[in-house]
Amino acid sequence: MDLKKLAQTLIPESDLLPLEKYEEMYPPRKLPKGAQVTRLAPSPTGFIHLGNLYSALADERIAHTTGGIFYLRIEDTDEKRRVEGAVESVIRSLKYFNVVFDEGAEISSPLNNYGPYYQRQRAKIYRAFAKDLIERGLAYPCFCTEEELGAIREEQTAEKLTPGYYGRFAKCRNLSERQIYDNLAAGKPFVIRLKSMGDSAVKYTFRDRIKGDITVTENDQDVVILKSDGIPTYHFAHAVDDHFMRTTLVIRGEEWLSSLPVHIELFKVLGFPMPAYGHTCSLMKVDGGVKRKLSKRKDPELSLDYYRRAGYYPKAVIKYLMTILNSNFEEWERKNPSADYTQFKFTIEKMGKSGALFDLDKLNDISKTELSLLSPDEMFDFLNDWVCEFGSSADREHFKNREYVVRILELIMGANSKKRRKDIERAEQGVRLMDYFFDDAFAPEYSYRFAPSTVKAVLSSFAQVYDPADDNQTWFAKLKGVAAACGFAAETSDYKANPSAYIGNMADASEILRIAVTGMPNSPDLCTIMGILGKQRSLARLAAAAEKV
RNA sequence: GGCCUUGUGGUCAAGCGGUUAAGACGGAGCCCUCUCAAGGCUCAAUCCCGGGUUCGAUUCCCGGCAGGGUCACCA
Repeated sequence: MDLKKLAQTLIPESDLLPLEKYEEMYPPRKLPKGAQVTRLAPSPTGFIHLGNLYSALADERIAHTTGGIFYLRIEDTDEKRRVEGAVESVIRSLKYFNVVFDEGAEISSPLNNYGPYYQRQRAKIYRAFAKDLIERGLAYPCFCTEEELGAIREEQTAEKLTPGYYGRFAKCRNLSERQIYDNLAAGKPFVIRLKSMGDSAVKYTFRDRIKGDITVTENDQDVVILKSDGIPTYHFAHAVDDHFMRTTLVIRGEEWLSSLPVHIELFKVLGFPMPAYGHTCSLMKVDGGVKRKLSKRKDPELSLDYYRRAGYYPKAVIKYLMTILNSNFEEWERKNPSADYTQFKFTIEKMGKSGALFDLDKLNDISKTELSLLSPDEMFDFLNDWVCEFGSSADREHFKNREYVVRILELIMGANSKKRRKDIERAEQGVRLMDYFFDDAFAPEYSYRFAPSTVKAVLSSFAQVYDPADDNQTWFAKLKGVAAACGFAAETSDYKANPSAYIGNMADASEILRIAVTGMPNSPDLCTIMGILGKQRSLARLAAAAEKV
């Protein structure tokens, strides 16, 4: 068979470059020793979730701690999946979490010498290499229809054989020259398949940088490398791109492990050296009592936008991810409390081998701690950003008074006391925590544990003695006086010694006042709250509460 | 189902032939305290099962079992 002619018929373009040209166009990168080139290669659906951030962070950390490059390549070979604005959305989402690219699609950088970074724009490169494989007898056209493929599959299932296009099932592999040209003349659509030389009985060990030594079986599948629209499949594009973009370390999900043999064979027939691989375990979640991997379709609540909307502090999300990515991160952090996470020596070898369950409690804890470290002014900026994007118009109105909000934050965060409070977990919840400081958002549902007459007595008596100029101790002493007059024990020891002699202790008396002022049984320091509200509004709330008892 | 892979408290996990089997989150309790938050202290809770190898296995080997992944002209 005249393979040269066949290749020319199948891939007739005249503007394909000679193969060596591509080596010249995309020379090996000049990087310091040990530098790793990693990449994120999403399909442009625009939807990225925590699991994507997780592996993107690993890529980014490894590239940037080794002095390498982290780039973005868009795998848009499947037209059906394309979503408008997806690429920008990916970049924006990741940037919010401080994961930034050095190079790639829609990234303006002088480093963009290995593009184009959209696979559809690289069609000629793939086709040039596919053509070469056909000429060398390592690839061939296949005219099988979906139905024929289905029939093969059924037969294989019935005989309990490995499904797929291989060996005696690879009908088109042995088509005569005549049959091929007849099919072509008849206008039958075709794909290009790899003519696999592998033997599925052969097994060997492959070193994965995360999983360690794994057993792989030689590929014997005649996989499709060029689809009927002339665009490559993932497998073929992966080999060509990661070679010419000079990727040194491919970090990808473990769902790719099973197609690794295909990739190994592809690199071999193309004559490309293989990059190192690290297959990450997926983030899991429990769903209906079953553990399963995070999915785009089923878990919209794990979308990165969800976390932005809920107002999670980006650094907290990153730190949480760091703790599961490299479990020694937390320990390192405790030893270096003032160091930034970027100073941590991230190592791929430390990455876990089994999938971690997503732990919201842990994220919340880290988030609270991170947030408690901010100054009230920084906290204001963080909350304000959230309010501007996701808050109500009332929230935005409240946040126009920066000075007032910062005073509230000083209290809520405990900025002026020796111990920081950790009340704010994320922006959305933090903003709601401050509602009672604004009259238009203050909608209390009073619920007291004491008789109306007692409540009224405490409230009105305290209103008479309240002076905003009092310091905390004086304020509390006055409350004690009022409480004692109403039948409460002014001293806890007295109450404990003889509980039946009193209607309650100071905690109970304070609660009456607290509910009246904040609408809630729990709050930070009441004296300060009243100070922030001011005398007039404080007294108005006491009066309103006494009224409604 | 075949193939690959994983299996230490509820969760994330150190440890990798001899340990009182770290730590963190969560849970329980105590202290502090005007409540809450924070903080301090204490407690409960783990080596999937069965065989080997060995003086000795959580650690090594084999077999089960359980979980996960994958078997497309999707990535």
